[in-house]
Order: sequence, then C-alpha cells, then structure tokens
Amino acid sequence: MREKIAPERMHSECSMHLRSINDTLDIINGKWKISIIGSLGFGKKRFMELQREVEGIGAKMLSKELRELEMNKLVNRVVYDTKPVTVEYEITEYGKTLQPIIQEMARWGAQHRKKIMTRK
Amino acid sequence: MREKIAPERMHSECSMHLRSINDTLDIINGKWKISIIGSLGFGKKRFMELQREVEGIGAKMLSKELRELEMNKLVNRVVYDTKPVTVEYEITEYGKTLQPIIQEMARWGAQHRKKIMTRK
DNA sequence: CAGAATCCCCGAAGATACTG
DNA sequence: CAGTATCTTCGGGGATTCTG
Repeated sequence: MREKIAPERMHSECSMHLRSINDTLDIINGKWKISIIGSLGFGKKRFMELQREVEGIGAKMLSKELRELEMNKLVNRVVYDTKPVTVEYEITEYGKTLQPIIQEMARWGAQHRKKIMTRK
Repeated sequence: MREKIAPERMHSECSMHLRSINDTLDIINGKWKISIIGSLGFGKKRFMELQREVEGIGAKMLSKELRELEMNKLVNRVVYDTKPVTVEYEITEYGKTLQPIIQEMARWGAQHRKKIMTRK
C-alpha cells in the first residue's frame, strides 16, 4: 500500500530528483561520453582504437570529449614516450562509479532490441 | 579472480555492449527526455507543469520531446474534454522500465554533488 | 491552457589539411 | 600515431506570436 505524501513534499522530492539527474547529465551529456566510458570499461584503449569503436565519432569530437572526461576525473590519459608517441586512455576509479548507470543502459538497450525484433 | 578472455571475444563483447548502449541512447537522447521521464515518475503532469519542472525547457522542445516519447510508447498523452482543454502526460508501463537507469543517475548525481561540495 | 507556426541565430560538429 | 587548426555548414532550439 502506497503512502500518502503531501503535495509540497512530493514536489520538493521531485525537484531534488531532477536536480540530481541534471547534475549527472551535466557530466555525461552528449551521446559520446557514455559510449567512451562504456568502451573504456573493457580496458585501456588508444586514441585510434577508441575512434574505431565509438561508431561515428570524429577525431575532433573524440579529442574534446576525452579532454572533458579527463577534467572531470573520469578518465586518465597516459602517455608513453615511444618514437611515434603512444597514448592510452583508461577509466579512473571514479569513472567506474558510473558503470551501474551504463550497465543499466546496456541491459535496457538489449531488452529493447529484443522487444522490437520479436514484436514487430 | 578475473577470467581470461580471448581478445576477439573481448572485442565482440565490447561492441555488443556499445551497440546496446547506443540503442538506449537513441531513445533517450538529449538532456530533456530523461528529465521528463524522471518528472513523470512522480505522477501525471500537465504541459505547463512539466515545463515548470523541467528546468529551462521551452514549449517547442517540450512538445517535440513529448511527441517522440509518445511514439516510443514511453509516455501516454491523455486529453480531457474540458472547456479550455486539459492534457495530462503519464509514464507508461514500458516507460517505467527506464526507471532503474534514471534512479542510478539520480543516485550518482546526488553522490557527485556531495563529493564536489565537501572536497572543494 | 496546450500547443503550432514563424523567424532567426549561434554553436555543435564534419571535412580537410597540417604537425610533432 | 595522436592530435590541432581552420573553415564551413546545418539544424537544435530560443523568442515571439497566434489559435482552438
């Protein structure tokens, strides 16, 4: 049985919720960031490797998104001093805290695809 | 202890994952849809009510986003035949399946805010 | 109130070329 | 390879007005 909640209480709860959601969206906005983090969840990746995996992203965008993810401490950029320089990107511990969200998105997407396929 | 996974296996797993993520992102792209669904999670809402709650959205966008959500069966539009017509939007059962994602986002956002506040 | 229509602008993002 | 720099285009989306 559902509890009754006063309308004002209800409203403030809702706006709190929305504020938290917005805080998250501010960090992972755009479609690329989630995909990038999702990809890095499977291990360190080099720049080109990421560009290949994150379908459709251009170098400029990838570069920019990575920089922003780095600023928010979600991703680490590691430079190896080889002759053509080698760069690897890896997810940080903090970045890993986003994985539950990403897992849920992957789960939902898989379910959704199944639903669309069989139903239609 | 972590299992070893062959690289090809690894790669296909990763791209499956990314594909699922993209399927989800295709449905809930933009920052508005998540907020709208999040808001409707607290109960039916009228157009203006939504516009007030979803911080910063304009009428045109709200209208467009709602139409898309409706097309994807995530939201229902209910019209009451009153003198100035009344319209209510409500989340569908299918739309509710997105709530785990949104919950996670709200949780993360709250945590993140706390972290930013205390650390800095 | 719940939107549709119109006008308009700026910034996201692609293409291309260049560099260390 | 791992980007940066430059130029350009396209459309997301705001502001405003209008209607049932």
